[in-house]
Amino acid sequence: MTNFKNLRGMVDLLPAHSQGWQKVESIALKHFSRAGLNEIRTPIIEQTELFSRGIGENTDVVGKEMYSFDDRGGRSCTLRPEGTASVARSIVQHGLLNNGPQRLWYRGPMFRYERPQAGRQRQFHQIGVEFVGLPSVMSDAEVISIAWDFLKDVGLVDLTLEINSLGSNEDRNVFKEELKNWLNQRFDLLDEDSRKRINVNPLRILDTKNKSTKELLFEAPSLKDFLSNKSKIRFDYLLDLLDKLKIPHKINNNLVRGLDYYSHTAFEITSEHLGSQATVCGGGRYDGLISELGGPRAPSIGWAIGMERLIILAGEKILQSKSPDVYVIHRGDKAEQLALEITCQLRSFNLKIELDYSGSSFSKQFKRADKSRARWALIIGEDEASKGQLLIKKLRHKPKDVESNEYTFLKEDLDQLIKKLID
RNA sequence: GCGGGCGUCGCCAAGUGGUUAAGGCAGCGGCUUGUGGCGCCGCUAUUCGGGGGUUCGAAUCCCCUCGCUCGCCCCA
Repeated sequence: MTNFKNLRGMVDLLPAHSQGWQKVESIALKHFSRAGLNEIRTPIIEQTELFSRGIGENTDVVGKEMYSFDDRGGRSCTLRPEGTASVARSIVQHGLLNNGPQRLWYRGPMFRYERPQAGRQRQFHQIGVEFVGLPSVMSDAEVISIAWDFLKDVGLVDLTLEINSLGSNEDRNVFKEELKNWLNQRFDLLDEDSRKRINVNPLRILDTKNKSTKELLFEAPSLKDFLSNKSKIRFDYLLDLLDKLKIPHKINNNLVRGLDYYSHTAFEITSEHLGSQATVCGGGRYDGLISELGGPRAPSIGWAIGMERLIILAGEKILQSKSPDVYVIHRGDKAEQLALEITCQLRSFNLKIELDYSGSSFSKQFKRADKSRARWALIIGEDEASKGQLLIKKLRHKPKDVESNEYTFLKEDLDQLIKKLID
């Protein structure tokens, strides 16, 4: 086999699916624009250190999933594994916060070197929102509601919003020490993975899928008992606001998420219809990231939605492409010129026109017209061409109306023809 | 990185050692030189992911390899 193939985990978006993506993206744009967000586009390659510093040296994403390489100048570069770090970098670099808080959205490909499986690819696409420089609890609620409303509008059902508070950095550090102690006392009861994590990233152990460790953890100290009063009040208020917005939510005290920069609010929107990769949207608050990258103190919150997973959930319906309004059938040299001319004219009226190129018999062309699911056929043969006439025929009509579904117009009376096509 | 399943035409798919590798969909052509949605007829894989081996003979057995897929870890 000498033919070329796409790299593992890299997926072509084929014509049969592209209109579905466009549909979803246009719904997203509608939601973003009415929420007053502006788009930001950043490069898909950054210097490696941006991600290792921003996302966290000990995270799985940085530790084993990055597409990194040295460029010809010997600089270590990385294909972005997520969007937030790049957006934060750009905001700091261009001093955008001097113009006040930033409400932004982005979309594009992300890269993670993992074994592909259902709902997971090496190149995948995220569409995301970042509210930067807004400490208010209201912004948490607003940001979540944008995601929720968007997903609902796309037609998704059976979604669950899981939410947790990680507290402030101080809360969490106290808790981490306490948890480490507790875990170390039960070291030989832990599974291998969790043992490795104790010192590196003890919080992630809370999220373990290992059964016996999970049972053990029922007795473990809980992060929520270490939240300061301030953090608790903040979280409770957020839950209140979500109630007011009628967004159902489930508190999940073990929801930690894999990126280091989160504090206070962490959330995921999941679906039971996705197989084992259940998260369609993940996000949270990152109050320290901007300053960590050299910017001002700018508490922020955002989320990212996985487009591929979203499309899976939206299902077949959204992938169906729009059928043409008119399928143009023609035969003969003179007819061909008129057909092209009329096709272009009709398109200027925003009608979707498909022009037959086969030059085969009328019978064949009609068959193709039918297959295209067009509402109308426009027929130009030798007769029409010489008389300057246009014949249209309504397709997909009940047989009893056969005699009444053809109409002839002079090519000068295009506006009458269009009127007929539209009604 | 670690487990399980699978690889026959663009898609679905029969075939499990014996001369020509079913069938369906899609495509192309015809029945029908100007009228579709139905029907009928014809055409479309020297070849079974690739390489090696066993055998008189392999898509069918063995070995290696590549790929896909599902799951674990983790995430969108």
